[in-house]
Amino acid sequence: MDIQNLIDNTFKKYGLKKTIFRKELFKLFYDSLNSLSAKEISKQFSSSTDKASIYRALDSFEKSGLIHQVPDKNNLLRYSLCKSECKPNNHAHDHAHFLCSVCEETFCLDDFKLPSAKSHNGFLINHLKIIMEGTCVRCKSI
Amino acid sequence: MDIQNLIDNTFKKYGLKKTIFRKELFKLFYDSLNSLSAKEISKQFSSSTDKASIYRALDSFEKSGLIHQVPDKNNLLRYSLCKSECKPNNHAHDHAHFLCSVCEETFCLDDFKLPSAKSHNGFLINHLKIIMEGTCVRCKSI
DNA sequence: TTAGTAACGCAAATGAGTTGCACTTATATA
DNA sequence: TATATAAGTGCAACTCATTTGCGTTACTAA
Ligand SMILES: [Mn+2]
Ligand SMILES: [Mn+2]
Ligand SMILES: [Zn+2]
Ligand SMILES: [Zn+2]
Repeated sequence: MDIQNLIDNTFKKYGLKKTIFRKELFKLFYDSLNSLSAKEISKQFSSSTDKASIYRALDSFEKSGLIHQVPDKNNLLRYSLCKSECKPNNHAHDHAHFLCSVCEETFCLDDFKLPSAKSHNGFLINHLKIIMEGTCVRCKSI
Repeated sequence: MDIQNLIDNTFKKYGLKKTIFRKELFKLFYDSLNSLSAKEISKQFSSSTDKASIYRALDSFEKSGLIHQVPDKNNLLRYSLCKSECKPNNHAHDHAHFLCSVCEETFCLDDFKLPSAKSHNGFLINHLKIIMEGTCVRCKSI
């Protein structure tokens, strides 16, 4: 599915209007190898673009299954594009996330297998997250 | 090592003064099965205890290896007592954390084994965290 | 006992994220 | 193509966790 179809299909499906800002925002994620925070997004738009609009757009994108929250060094809200297996209101992520301590970026490691335990010592596990910290490929080879 | 020795040794080692508040705060963690946030701590003390003091105490306790940060549902700062394997400025945690979606508390699962991968697809892994979400033992049996 | 400094209390600041509201614009359909 | 509806926008004000500055207090070590 190419970017235009993805926007058309999903935006229509969820009653999201294809505004200039939201289309640009989606492209930002689409073209970005790593994740984005509200502040980083803000820098990519003119100063008249309000942070409230950014936060609201991120929120609806997430609910629509276009982007998913990823961990951030400083506990900020941070998002990455979802792969096709993600359904709206039902993100089907089973990948680990990697925080690079050099460039401070967050990467989705789409093929890192998560443990599949369903319970442990009486604790019932619904969902499991793995967050790794270290040096990313790019920074390693610099 | 009992609580008095632990306080004496560690506080002395790091030039931490044994003030009434800090001794009480440490006991709070010592007696607590689960984790504590600044707000929860605040409720346990008289209103004259300032939140700045709480945050500063938590910070030095963490630096001294007495407590460690644990994940929180709402991205708040939240801490748990460290077990003896923890060194100051060098927390040696190798356990998973569990967030109960019923009681919203965070638990340390000290014996949940973490994957030991040192690298993945060229990413060098220094440290790995596992955060699980579900229903805790206590809430399950209610 | 006393000097030195960690810790304290209070108040003000910071900064991410949220909310209310009036205005604008995309979309659907007549 | 005109119009109605509802989603999205911009702005300002707000919330709330955490931080910081500063003058005072109280441990600790000598
Ligand atoms: Mn991801
Ligand atoms: Mn723990
Ligand atoms: Zn990097
Ligand atoms: Zn529970």
